[in-house]
Amino acid sequence: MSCYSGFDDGSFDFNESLSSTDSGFEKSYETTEYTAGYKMNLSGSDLKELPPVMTPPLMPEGGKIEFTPGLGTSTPIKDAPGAKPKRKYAVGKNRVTRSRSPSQIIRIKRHRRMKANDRERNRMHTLNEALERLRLALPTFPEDTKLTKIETLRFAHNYIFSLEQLLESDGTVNFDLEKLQSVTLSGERVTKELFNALFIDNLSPYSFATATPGFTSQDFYHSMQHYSVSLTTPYPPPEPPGFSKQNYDIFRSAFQTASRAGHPQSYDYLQQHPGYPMTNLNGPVTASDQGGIHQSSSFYNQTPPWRECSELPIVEPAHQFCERF
DNA sequence: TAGGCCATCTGGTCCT
DNA sequence: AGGACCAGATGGCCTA
Repeated sequence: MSCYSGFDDGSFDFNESLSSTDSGFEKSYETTEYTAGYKMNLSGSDLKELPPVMTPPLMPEGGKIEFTPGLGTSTPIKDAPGAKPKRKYAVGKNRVTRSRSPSQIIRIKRHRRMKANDRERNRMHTLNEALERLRLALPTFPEDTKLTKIETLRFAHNYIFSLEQLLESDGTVNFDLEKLQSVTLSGERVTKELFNALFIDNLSPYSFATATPGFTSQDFYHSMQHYSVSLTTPYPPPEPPGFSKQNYDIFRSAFQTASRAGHPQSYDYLQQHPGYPMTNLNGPVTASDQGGIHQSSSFYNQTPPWRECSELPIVEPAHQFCERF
């Protein structure tokens, strides 16, 4: 990793050498409050009342900078006590343009790059802090599970959507947060239809699969991996921590739908032999198997794509689907 | 050891 | 000119 501090010998005085508009006053995360206050309601002599701020190096040599809000800043204080008096620059006709040596130009560019890096770092810290607040506001199963960034955003969406549906419901909803998380981690975007299939249709064997026709055998495989359940586990499987038989049933029905689409003979066999290990039928899917199935399946991507169920083809209602079997 | 996740750096673009 | 935002590149850490 590149590190500017390794190049800067500190011999260059930017206050002297940079243009008057380049104050060298860098806004960092640690100084956000400072600068925010400056912008909002502080001016002139008010700034002098602000407490002194520590000034650690922009980037420790060969290592990451610790994100410790409130502990200090990489920003030199403008008009700090004991600072050199400002140089007065000539303006207009009296202004004499100085030519800068190549080494000065390099140093100026390096300084600007350092400032830009600092701002970018702080920007990302702010973004991550907001994401962390969102993460803390969401329930997880088990409780100490830490969702990734993308999972946090997806689960937040599904969670909010589900709460809206709960508010609109007449009290017949069998809401299950664990199940919602399971579905989210498999890459599903919860829609009204899926919400109904999951929590209102009382777990009709095919309701989930019908509401999520894009949920493939590969996705099932991935979802099962999420819960460390062997795909060769006899049906019904034992209940490992974090994975209920209820969820197994949900995913199995989805698998059956996928099998029906891509492997009709396997599907028929599975119908006749409900305890048969599914991987013996399907296994890892080859390219030739993928006709009509997601090309960007989560089987090939650790993080499944965020599927918009509304974009999937409309299928027959669950009860009609069930009647055919 | 490969792959996922993450933080950081970097240069480009747009806006003020 | 400088800051905000963005996306690509890179390297570290962790886990299966």
